[in-house]
Order: sequence, then C-alpha cells, then structure tokens
Amino acid sequence: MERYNFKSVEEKWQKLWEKEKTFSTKVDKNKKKFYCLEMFPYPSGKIHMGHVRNYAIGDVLARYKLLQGFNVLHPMGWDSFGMPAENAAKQNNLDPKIWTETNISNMKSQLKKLGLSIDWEREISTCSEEYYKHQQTFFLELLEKKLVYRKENYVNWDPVDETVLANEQVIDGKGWRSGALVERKKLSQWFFNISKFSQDLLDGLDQLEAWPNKVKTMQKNWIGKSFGCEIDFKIEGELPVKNIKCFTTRPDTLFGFSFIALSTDHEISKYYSKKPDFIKFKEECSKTGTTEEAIAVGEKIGFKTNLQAINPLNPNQKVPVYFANFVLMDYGFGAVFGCPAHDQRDFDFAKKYNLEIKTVVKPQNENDNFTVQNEAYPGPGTLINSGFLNGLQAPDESVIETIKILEKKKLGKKQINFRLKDWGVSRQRYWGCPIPIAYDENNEAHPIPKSMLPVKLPENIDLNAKGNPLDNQKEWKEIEIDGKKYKRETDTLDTFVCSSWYYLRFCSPKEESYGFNKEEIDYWLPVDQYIGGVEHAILHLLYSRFFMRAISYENKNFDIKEPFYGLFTQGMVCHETYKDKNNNWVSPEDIETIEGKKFLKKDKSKITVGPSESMSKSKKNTIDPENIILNYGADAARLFILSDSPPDKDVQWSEEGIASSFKFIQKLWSLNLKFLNQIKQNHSKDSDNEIEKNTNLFIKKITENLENFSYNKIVANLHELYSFFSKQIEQEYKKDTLIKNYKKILIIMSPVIPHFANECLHNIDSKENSWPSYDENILYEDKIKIVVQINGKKRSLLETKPGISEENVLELINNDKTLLKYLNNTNIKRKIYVKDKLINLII
RNA sequence: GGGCGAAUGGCGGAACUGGUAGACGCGCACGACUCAAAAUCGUGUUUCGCAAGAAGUGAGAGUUCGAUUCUCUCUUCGCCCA
Repeated sequence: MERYNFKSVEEKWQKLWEKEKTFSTKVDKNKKKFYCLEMFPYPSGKIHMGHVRNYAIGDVLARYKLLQGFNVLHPMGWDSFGMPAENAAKQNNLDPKIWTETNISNMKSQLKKLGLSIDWEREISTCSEEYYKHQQTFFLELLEKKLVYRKENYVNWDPVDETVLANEQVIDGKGWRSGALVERKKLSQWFFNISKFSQDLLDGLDQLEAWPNKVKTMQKNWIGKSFGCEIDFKIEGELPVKNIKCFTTRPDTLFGFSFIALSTDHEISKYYSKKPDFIKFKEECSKTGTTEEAIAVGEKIGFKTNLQAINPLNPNQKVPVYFANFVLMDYGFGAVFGCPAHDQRDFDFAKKYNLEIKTVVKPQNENDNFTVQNEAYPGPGTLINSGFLNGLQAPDESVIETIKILEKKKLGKKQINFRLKDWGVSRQRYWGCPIPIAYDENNEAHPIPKSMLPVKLPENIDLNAKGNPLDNQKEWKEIEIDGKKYKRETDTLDTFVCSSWYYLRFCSPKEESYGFNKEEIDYWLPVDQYIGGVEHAILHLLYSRFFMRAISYENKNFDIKEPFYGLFTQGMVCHETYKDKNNNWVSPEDIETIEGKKFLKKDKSKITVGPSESMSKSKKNTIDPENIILNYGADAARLFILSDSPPDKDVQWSEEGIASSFKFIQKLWSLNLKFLNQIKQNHSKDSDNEIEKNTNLFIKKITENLENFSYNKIVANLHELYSFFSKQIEQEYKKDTLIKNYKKILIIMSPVIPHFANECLHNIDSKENSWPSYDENILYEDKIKIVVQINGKKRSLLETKPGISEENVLELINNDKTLLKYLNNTNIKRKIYVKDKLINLII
C-alpha cells in the first residue's frame, strides 16, 4: 500500500499557502474579526519545543476561527533587542545586528516548516529602525504627559567590567563574568510612572473574564494594595530631627510599640554618614543583600541612634530608634514602627537587642493573660493591654478605629499603599532602543525633536571595551539641535518596552507616520486570544496593560485600556533526564533502548533514568524540533505536542509518543485510500444512518473541545473517529453520503493536522471549506441505558427507550432475574429516579 | 514565610452543572501474517479472586440515596511572590 509522503505533501501545501497568500489579512468591516496572538519569540538561534507547543496551540485556534468565517489576524514577529545578542557578539566578535538577523531568518524558516497560518506580510522585528522609531515617539509623548521622569536609583555595579548588571547576573553577590564583588551604585535613570495607574490596573483585572484566575491573582499580589496608616512620630534627641513618618498596616498594635527601624538610606542617615561605625554597619547590611528574600531569611541587625520616638497614643512611652537591615527605602517611607509581639521580623529584632515584647492581641480562644512566647502572633483576635482600644476586634475593626483616633488627634492619616513601584526603563546596554534625549551643559534633559527621529544605534562598535558601549561612542554622543551642542542619552530602553506595544504594531505594521493606524487598531483590538508562557504572567502583561493606559491617557481618540481580552498560559515541555555512570547529563540522542532499558550508544554502558523535567540545555534533555519535523513531519509533531496533556499543563515529550502520532497519520492515510476506493462504487442506498449520526457527534465533541482549549481531548476524538470510520467504510453507503460526511470529518481534523487534511480534501476536490455545524436532532438517541443501583452500587444496565417512566423502569427491574436476586423480596425503602439516567433502590 | 494549584492503573491523562471511574494514547501480554524478525492487523489489560464477588480516585473525617467532583483536617508535590 502506498505510504503517506509527509515530506512532499507538507512542502506542497506550505508553498501553496505562501504563494496564494492564504493567511494574509486586511480590515474588512463586514466580517467579524479574530485577533489570535502568541507571544513572539526572542531570536536565540533555533526554535525549541516550547515554541512548537505555543505556536501549535495558537495555530489550531487561528485555523478553527478561520474556518468559522472570522477575519483572522495571526501575525508573528521578533522580540529582537536584548542581552543575548550582545553577549554572543562579545564572545564571537560579531555584530549583534548580523547575529540577530541570521537567527531570525533561520528561525523563520523553521517556523514555516510547522505549517503555521501566519500572515508573514505583517512580520515585525523590534530591533529594526522602522519599529523603534515609533517607540521613541511614544517615549516623547509619555514624557509630554509627564508619565516619564528621571530620578536617581541604585544599580548593581561590576567594578571590574565597569558595567551595570541585571539581578540575574549577580551570583552570590559577584559579577557573573568578572567574579568581582558587586557594588551598589546610584545612577540617574528614566522611569515610567506605572504606579500612577496602580488602582486602575487593579480594577481592570475584574473585567478580564477570559484570563486565568491564577494570573489575575499574581498581578493583584504584585500591585499589592494595602490599607493602612501614615503615622508621624515625634522625635527627641540630639539631632535636629523633630518627626519621622512611618507607614503601617497595623496601627492598632501601637500599644505594643517598642522601637522604630529606619532604612540605612533614610534621610536621617546623613547625620551618621561620616561615623566609622555607621559606615561599617552599612557595609554589613549590603552584604546580606537587598532582596526581600535575603532580608526575610538573614539575621536582623540594627544600629542604634541616640534618638527616641514618642508613642502617639501614649506620650509617656519613649522608644529607641534604630537603623536596621530589614527596612527598605522604597516601601512606605523607609521607616517602620516595631511591634515585636505581632510581627516575626520585629520579634527577632527585639530578641536580639533586648527590647520590650508587649502582647496586645490575643487569639479568640485565649484569656486576657495571653502572652506571646517563642514567636510573634500575627493573626486575628481581640486587643488587650491597649488602654482605650481594649476589646476591639483585630485587625478589621481595630485598624479602622485606631486610624479614626489618630486622624482626630492629627497624629496620622489613613493611607493606601501600593507595592507596585515605578518601572525603571534605563539599561546601560548597547543592543536596545536608544532613548531620544539629549543633555545640555548643565545636564538638563531635553527631548530630541520628533523630526530628528529615529535616534539610530551606531554601528561597528567595540563591545568588549569597558563601560557602557554607547557612552564610549564619542562622535555619536555629540549632537546639535538648533545650532546648540548637546550630549545624547547613552542608556537604552528595557526590552520590555518593545514588547509592551507590539500587538498594536501588528495591526498596521507598515504605517510610516506613527506606531499604529487608528482605524486599524479600532478594528483589530483587543487581542481576542493571547497565548504564551506563564513566566510572563506578571511583568510583560502588566507593562502591556500600562502601555495601553499610558497611550490613552489624555487622549480623546483612544479609549482602549485592556489590550488582551483572552489569555491562555500554556505549560512547559518536559523530557526524561539521563545520566551516565559518571553522573553526567546525557542527551536523549546519545541513548538507545534495548528491551526497555537505556544504554549509551557509543559504549553500551548503563544509563540512569531521572525524572521528567522541563527541557533545558543544562540538563541536556532537549529535543530539536527541526529533527522531529524532518523525521516525522510537522503534522505528527503538532499532533503529538497537543495530545498527551491539557495545553495549560506540562507535557512530556517521548520518543514513543511522537512515533505513535506518526503511525496514526499513516493509519489515517490508509483510511483515506480505502475511502477513495470505496467512492468508486456507488451503492444505491445507505445501510444505516450511523455515519451521519456519528459525524454529527464528532463535530459536536471537537467543536466543544476547541472552545474549551481541551486540545488533548481533540486528539483522543480523532482516534475514536478513525476507529469508527474505518469500520463504516466497509459498509454500503451511497457515494454522496460518504463524501458529505467524510469531508466534514476532514475539516474538523484540519486545525490539528492541516497538511494532511488539506491534501485529502483536495483529493475529493473540496475547495470552499467551512466549519461544519451539527444537528442536535440527529444526535437524538432512540436507545438509552439506565443504570440500576441497589444501595448505591451499580448492579445492572437496562437498555430501553428515552422518556421512560419510573413505573416502567421498575417493571423492567421486576422482570430481571439477576436484579431480583439482589432485591431478595425485601421492601424497597426508597427510590431515586433520575430520568433517562439512573435508578437507585434503597433496601 | 505568604498566595495559588494539583494528587486517579505500570505511565501520560479522561469523567459536562454530584449520577456507569479509568475515554484516548503509551507500555505490556497473547494471537494472526512470516522460515524468522521488523512492520502491520486483531484481542486483552485498575487490583485481589478460578469464579461469584469484593476493594478502589494521596490519608482521615463529614454532607448525601449516591462523592474523583462539595465541606473540614492532614500529607506530599508543583508554580508564583518573598
């Protein structure tokens, strides 16, 4: 029998789609639109299985919507600025641009081999001038709206390489490349005022019905709204300091107050900046790290000032003021009040410095003598030892009540605090979008006139030189505006900026005058379905949501706030891990399986099989999609990556799995040949209506599973469909009946295995294909099975007609010898009858 | 430490609003074809039991005629934030 030649069929269809521009789209107001977007890839060099999964999921949806008659926008582009290009360039002495472009062309041809329904005419690349020039315009617009500002901020500084490091480049406090001890350095940097929209970004989440709750919760926690109180503590001491402002969510525990802790960056530190023991303390603090994790785990240390703070609710109480390593300048006011009994950090600190630990909240089931012993009690309860606050329910009632009292006495005021901080966008890197700013001799920032955009990146530069690459470009830095001399900004924008608006650009990728065309985004936006990895659940999605708000801010023509209507986060692709006898990772390619056991190919030594983990180069458990497509074809790869797990869960790649998908397509092909043979003989009538009914059933199932993203179940449906059809094909059917139903079957297969399905459709000369609807009337069953339970245990299945009454079911039971055996002539105490489904008899 | 989620055969996973647990696939076993093997096709496959039957969805309780599904407690694992 003729084998299915996936290679020639897939190639043929991919060429045809390209030639006929099958997937190119334009605005058509008479048609309903569907914008299907997968997160665009970073052009690292080769596609990986994660891409295959992401784009297979998106492609199934896009093709389904296309068949349903939607005007589908399904674009692809490249997130092509970023550090890997710069690093690769450094290592191999290449131009980042050439490195990036080579990778793009390579990955583009790989993606094409997957047979994706992409409109490649809309391809964009964020590192191209045509893209980033619009981004520079947006930057200037945000600057005009005062949504961009400049301020000093700390960075990780590598003193050997003279470069700024990203957090992940700092390993154990040392630079990843130089190994030098990383310092904190203050630099003047650009910020997007995302915190201005904190409340709006939080409120917007409620409208995002088609987002996973998980992601919404993560964003909510990240924005971190907290309700509390700003308290102004009076200060006594030798310094000219009269007040310290603190933010707290628990003002109700003020009677348990025993110290104030300040960040070492608090303005009061200026009085200590020359004192050697304070300098030493500050150094000590920077060693423990500044991440919140390091602070939570590390030892709490403090530096005592000679200041004293007065308890606003109890003026007789005076407590010491410390600098402490666990207070961060960017939370609240860089100052917190310590209540050791009800906060573990404060507790640890108080223990260390022998400060008072006074219990002011008791849990519900304790009496008034309750005292905190070995750990703080942060939970709910009743206030005790708190004077006029005693008896209030903590925290809900007591917090509100305390704030009222403090406000009345003008000692504090209610405040909402957000964890979300402004977005620092300056990067001391070469391979990014230049910031369109110039500085005069006084270091005042001026926007570069829009007529002078784009600010292009200089070419042919030495990336291995020390320091910020653009800062080294003396000639490039010089700029003249209106006859005056300026120096350019030498930082570039965070690449998250590029990906915050690319979905807009896809709507009008060739628009010269602006980043997007109003008419086109009005038609296409929002993205109906956005698909990508959950690792972007917070930053990328939040930044994109911010960007839309920033653009529509003070803009009457534009009122879209949420760019993504639906969001789907796919799981990772995993593979078993292998180790050789020396405990080194081994790639699946170097392994062979003999009688179910794994051996190293080259010397037949035994391999230890480890757990399945997400594919990573370091564990050598990656599978190259290119080889898979070459050996099994794109349809088989798509089929398998969708088959074994729901798309939002991790999937395990296996050699057996992909081989079985390949075999299945071969089986479908032989079914197709049988079909072609069968329609040569035209029977005068159909043997029964099974084929019609089941085709309807499969359309129903697959349609529903598509709507729910249950793509793994669709693959199961395809298997069922095959086994059903391969039996029906032996029956006698009229040619028309057979073709009509088979065609529908091929169409519902086509989103998953488009090359195969289109080839078969072509064989029966089917051109105008659209998603078939199903007829509920045909699905009507004239025979049903009723479950008979006795005492809740299934005892029998009765075949009968739908709509049968309870009496008639009982009659059937009374005629059934095996059931009567269970009933044993005893009384039936209770009967539960669920129509057409089940009867439960209690005896 | 906090938040969210998950736990079902040898394995990946199905089971719509509480109503036949284990769809579909992998693996395995047996059979057919073959001198033989591979490929292919067919049959079987939760466990115990010869069978009738019994047990069974991480553990324990609860609600219910009926719980994988709902509630509570616990265990383990995963993800995110710290």
